[in-house]
Amino acid sequence: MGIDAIEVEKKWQRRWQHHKIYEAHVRDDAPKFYVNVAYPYPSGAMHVGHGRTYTVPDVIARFQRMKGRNVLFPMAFHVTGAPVIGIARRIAKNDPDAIRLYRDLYKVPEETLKKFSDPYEIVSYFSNEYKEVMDALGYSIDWRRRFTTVDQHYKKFIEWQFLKLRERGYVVKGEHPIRYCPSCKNPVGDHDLLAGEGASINEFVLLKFVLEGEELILPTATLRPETVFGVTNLWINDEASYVIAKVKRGSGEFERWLVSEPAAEKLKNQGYEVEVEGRVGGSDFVDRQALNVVDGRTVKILPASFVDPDFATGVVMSVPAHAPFDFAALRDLHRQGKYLNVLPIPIIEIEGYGEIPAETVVMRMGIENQNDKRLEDATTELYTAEFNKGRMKVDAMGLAGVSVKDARETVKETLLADGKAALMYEFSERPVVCRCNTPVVISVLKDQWFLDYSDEAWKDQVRACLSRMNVVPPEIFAEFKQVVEWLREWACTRRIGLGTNLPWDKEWIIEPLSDSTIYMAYYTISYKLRELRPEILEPEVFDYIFLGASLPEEKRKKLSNEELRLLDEMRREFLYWYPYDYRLSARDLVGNHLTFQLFHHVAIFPENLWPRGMVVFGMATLQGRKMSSSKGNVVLLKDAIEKYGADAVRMFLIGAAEPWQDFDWRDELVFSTRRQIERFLSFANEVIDMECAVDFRKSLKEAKREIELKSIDRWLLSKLQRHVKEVNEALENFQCRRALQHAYYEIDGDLRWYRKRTSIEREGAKWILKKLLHVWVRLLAPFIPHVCEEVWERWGFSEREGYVSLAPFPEVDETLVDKKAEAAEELIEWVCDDISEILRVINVKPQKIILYVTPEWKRRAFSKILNEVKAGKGLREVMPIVMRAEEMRLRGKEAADFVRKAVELIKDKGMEKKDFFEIDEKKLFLEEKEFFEREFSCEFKIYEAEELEGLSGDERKKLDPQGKSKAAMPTRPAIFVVA
RNA sequence: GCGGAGGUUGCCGAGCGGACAAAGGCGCUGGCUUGAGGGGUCAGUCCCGUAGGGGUUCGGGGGUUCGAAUCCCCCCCUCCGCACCA
Repeated sequence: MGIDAIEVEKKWQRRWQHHKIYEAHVRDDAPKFYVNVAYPYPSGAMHVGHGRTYTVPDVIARFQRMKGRNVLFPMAFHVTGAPVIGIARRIAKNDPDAIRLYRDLYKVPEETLKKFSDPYEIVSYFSNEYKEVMDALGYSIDWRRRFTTVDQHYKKFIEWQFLKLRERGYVVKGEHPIRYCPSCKNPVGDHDLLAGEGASINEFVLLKFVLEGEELILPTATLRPETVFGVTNLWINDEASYVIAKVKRGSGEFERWLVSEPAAEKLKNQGYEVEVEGRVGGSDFVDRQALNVVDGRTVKILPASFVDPDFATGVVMSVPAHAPFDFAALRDLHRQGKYLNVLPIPIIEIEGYGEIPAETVVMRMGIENQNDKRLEDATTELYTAEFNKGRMKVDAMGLAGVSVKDARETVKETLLADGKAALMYEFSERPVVCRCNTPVVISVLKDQWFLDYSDEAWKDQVRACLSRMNVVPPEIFAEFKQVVEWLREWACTRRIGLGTNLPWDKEWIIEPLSDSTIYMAYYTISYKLRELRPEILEPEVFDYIFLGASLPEEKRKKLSNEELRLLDEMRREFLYWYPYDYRLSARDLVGNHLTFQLFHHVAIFPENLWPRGMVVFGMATLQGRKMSSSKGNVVLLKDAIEKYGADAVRMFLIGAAEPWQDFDWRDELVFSTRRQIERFLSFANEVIDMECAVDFRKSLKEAKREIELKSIDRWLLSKLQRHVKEVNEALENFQCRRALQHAYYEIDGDLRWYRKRTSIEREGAKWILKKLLHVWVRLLAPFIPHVCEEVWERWGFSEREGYVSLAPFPEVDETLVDKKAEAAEELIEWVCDDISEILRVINVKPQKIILYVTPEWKRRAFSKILNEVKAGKGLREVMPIVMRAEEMRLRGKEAADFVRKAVELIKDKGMEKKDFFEIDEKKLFLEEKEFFEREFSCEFKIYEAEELEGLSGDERKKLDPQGKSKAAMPTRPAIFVVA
């Protein structure tokens, strides 16, 4: 094929398209099969990692189609979201990285690139490229259903979806802290960061201590509000500057707060109204008293250098019994002889940490003072330990004996409700810097809309749905369950990005993961929906199509008969295809998309339309390194196709690993895959050109009357049936690699053995090979459809029977299964192996090889032994049973040795686990004498051990000079090599 | 930290309680094939062995079992999620 490969592939793609064979129509004469895969975000070129994601469903779709199912395999493009806007902006600014990526790697023509300052141009260009590449790979997609997520019709559908969710009470309003770049005026995701990618946002509780004698609140920030009962003093950095500010939150009253300067700024970002009154020094407050509003005690404000004014509020409450930092700082003061009357107040009990846990940890670690770096570790250790195992020792709020975990929640909620506390957010680590080099802040979005995935009733439905689904691979099931438990409120609206506006609050755009949850339903109607004007697509229209609600009379009046007819058709089509059978997506989407879509399905559709199955993909690496477009470490699919041809790319992608496993793209392996395809093609051509008088479609029985068929012939067909069975089973379970292993490599291996064993010039062999090829080409069609169509055509089937892509997939033909032929073949193989090993060890060129077939008495004993072993008996039990026989006892030790060896042999070859066939070994070896002689290039003699027994010593010596015949076993002749 | 997956012979990667020195591929070695612009084919590729045998292996350590790469426990290491992002 070589150079012509691409042309051949193009030819078939054109023909498939011309005959529209992949367009899926509602049909009542065949069971439907609906497989779909997460649609791509076309912001760049397709690489081979994407290739696998879409090749797997294509192989499955092709297989199911050949199995006679009516298959729907659609595709669309996800263009909602913000990334493409950033890309457009960077290209507009001539950002060198962006230009390099798009011009040099993705090879976007200069003219087109100029238009890329418009994000729509980018997605439109790459959606077209995606389609071209998918076509070039021969995907059997019904392209009529293609859409993008910013089409007017689709937006109407999304509006409907959100109105439904809101009706069900799943869309709620709230506040949400996000990372925000003040310079870009945008929320920033992980990939937008220069530093601080691992930083998470921690929620601090601000406890409102009140400065004695003044209406001034000291908001101490803590992650551990439950320790407020153990406060002995407050800390303030006496060298830092603070501000006094009027602070207000929402509809509350203004309060006067003392916070560090940076903190005032942060509070502003986080939705507080802040009016700074004036600056003060931290030292101004040292030694003053503050009221703990929780327990009414008054504590002193002390100076501490570890207090970072740039972290949280810059005011800290001190719990020396449970906070290593506080303990160390207090100890520093004590060492100076100061504040000796301030002593730790333990309020949490925890085994193994003594009366004052912070002291225990600080002493054990040998921490020197409050600036000791190891205090971080000490804190982590103690916080974790107390959180997991600690119990409260205070009586207030009914906390006595309550776990720290629960107490924290209680205290926080109670104090927030009483107005004695407030919330503030801080990064878990710093610095966090935007790609534009500006420090990132935390911003609290008000009036943010959330999907309330924490709703228990909703979760219950998802759990129910999940428990009935086929999840591939099954191991991933646990992960899904976990995700359902984890999921909380999901902020489902954005300020920027492409997408659909929230129908009842147009300021917001629906977030891209949220608008991609039930579009699998949309595929079923997309091509018909397009015939309607978008403006008539009000919610009741979708209620009608998807939920079967009746159409309100006034709406009905506004529609033409044609439009009403279309609505009916869509309703019918939706019900025909839904629920979908399988959805495929990448593993990293388990934590969001794949689970979200379950939530949305159960929220909107009735139970009988809930998803039935999911398949989760592994990732792709390139020569062992993670594939990444931005790092240039990718192989573009279009390049790969050009280089190796679509079939080779497909076959490699499928054979490299099972779908859910990670796979590695390696050029040399793809190349060798191409050679394998060529080998298949030349074999096919060879077989097609063979002249055989007997029609290969005749049954074995019929054929036997006309041509001679050997055991090896029946063996080949029998093995083929096993592979057919494997392929069918594997593909039903998405084990594409296993399927290909049998569909190609195992059959190929059998053919090698077959060619070695027999001449294919024989009439019987030709018949057998034609019969095999007729199955083989169909078995391979889902994997390498182009080559298979080519073979099918060359053989003349295309004209008579149409495309191989639509031919019936091979099923097991039980009449061709011949276990005895398989057993005989196995025996021959063992003999060859044994001879080879002997030859290798003694390293001589053989003149003659003699095989001694086991004597009758061994054969009789062997089948008895085999039965006993099959019944689970061990040597100890078998021995007496077998030795009971007269002929055995007469032979004494020789017989006993034989029993022992036989048991070993049986276990060694696993004979007790399969059907065993007694084979007339002498007859078999005589038949195959020529083969042995050819194989080992020397003369072969075959004797039955019994023949020797009657002979005189001399004659016997002649035939068996070394007495090897004694070693003969059933299934294992003794061998003597004459050098 | 939490949760998930995994560590197999030079490499990739099967196997997941007996047929395992362990499929297949790649790489390497050798034979055959006049075969040339990443060639075809056969064989070998843990160690020892002049007779089909034996020895040591499947991240480390311990255990269960007649028997473990496969089951259990502990440890070490790697990868992937943890959200506002496709």
